[in-house]
Amino acid sequence: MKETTRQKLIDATFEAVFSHGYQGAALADILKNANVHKGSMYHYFGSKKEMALAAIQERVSARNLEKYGKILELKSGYLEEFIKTLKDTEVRDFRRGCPIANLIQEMSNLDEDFDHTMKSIYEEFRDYIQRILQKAIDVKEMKECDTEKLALFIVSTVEGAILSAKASGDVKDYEDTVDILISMLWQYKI
Amino acid sequence: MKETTRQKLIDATFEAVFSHGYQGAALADILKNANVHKGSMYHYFGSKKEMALAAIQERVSARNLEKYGKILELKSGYLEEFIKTLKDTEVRDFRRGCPIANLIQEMSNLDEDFDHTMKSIYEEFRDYIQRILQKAIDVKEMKECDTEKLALFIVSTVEGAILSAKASGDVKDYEDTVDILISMLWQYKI
DNA sequence: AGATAATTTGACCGATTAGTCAAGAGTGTG
DNA sequence: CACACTCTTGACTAATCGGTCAAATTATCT
Repeated sequence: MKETTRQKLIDATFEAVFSHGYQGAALADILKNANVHKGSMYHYFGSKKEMALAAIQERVSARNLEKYGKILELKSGYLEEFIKTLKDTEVRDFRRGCPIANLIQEMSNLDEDFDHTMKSIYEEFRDYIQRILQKAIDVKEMKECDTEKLALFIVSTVEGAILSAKASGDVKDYEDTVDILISMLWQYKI
Repeated sequence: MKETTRQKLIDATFEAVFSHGYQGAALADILKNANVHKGSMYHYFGSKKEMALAAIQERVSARNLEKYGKILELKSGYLEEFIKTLKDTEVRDFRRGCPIANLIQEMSNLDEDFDHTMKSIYEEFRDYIQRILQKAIDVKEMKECDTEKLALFIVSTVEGAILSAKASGDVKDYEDTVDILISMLWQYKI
């Protein structure tokens, strides 16, 4: 039962921050949703910020591992599998956008701790993709290329695609953007 | 002198919202920076929201017109000139990111008025680029293509590139991303 | 069981939030 | 000069913010 309270807080915090941003996420609201009292929360976390950073860190890392870690464990078909995840719109919430991008936009220029945390998360994301590309090259499924720059380009475009879909309210904008990106990636296919 | 107070408010509001987000922008702070008293502000605007929307609307439209409107007035060299603006990192503030993207991320899923306003601004941005591409095609500087989708792709990638640079704190990430985008655009060059 | 530690409860705090309002100053017109 | 209108001043409000804390409860260990 010890982990339950903390986990309820982590989950409620992630949801609130994802929906309203860090500054817009009210502590009272998080506590109400988590069904945890204020003093209890301050037993587990030193501050709202500390809790929010933990929530983002833990939730995103878990998801990245689940999503991209699995691809890295494959023996072949890296590129196809990666492209499949790009096309998968089911797991995304285009109304709220990307939790990482949202927080970078909101907090990176305001708070050093957020800046540092989000930087490392964004790097992790980029690194996963670079390693997938390198694997594809290693097994001769893909032409040699500058994987670092290509990974950066992919991350940028995907984040931009999510933004476009959020702006227009139309998932098709994500799909159209990603389709062009994919057709570009196909040129590297062997 | 009548316009001065309003304009001081618009400018201070834009700066504050660009720096701290809409929710994070304190009215007291804006008023202090604009050197305007609270009651005076409520003479010009009905609310903080109304003022913020006006600030974004007016400032961004003015900038878009200055930046892309000029290109549309050219007789030739549309693509080259557009690519030149993509490469121009001087006018951008990578620490704060893109004011439009920031507000979309923060507010589109929270407030209908913001959603509506930001949607129309984002569309305006996209439309400028599409018209530039179409001009380039009209004067045979560029191959025929789906300008609507290409414009979407460009906007997405550029916004993503700005985000990447903000995340890493390194302008080079913007440059590298845009370089790949440009090399892609060059394939359309005649 | 009894002592000790971990956890929960909820009232309370000062600071800050956007917004209100009545009174006064400034300006232009008859 | 006087009336009317626009604009400015700054004190005030009610609500909400994140954070504190001491007492009560529950769990753990000897």
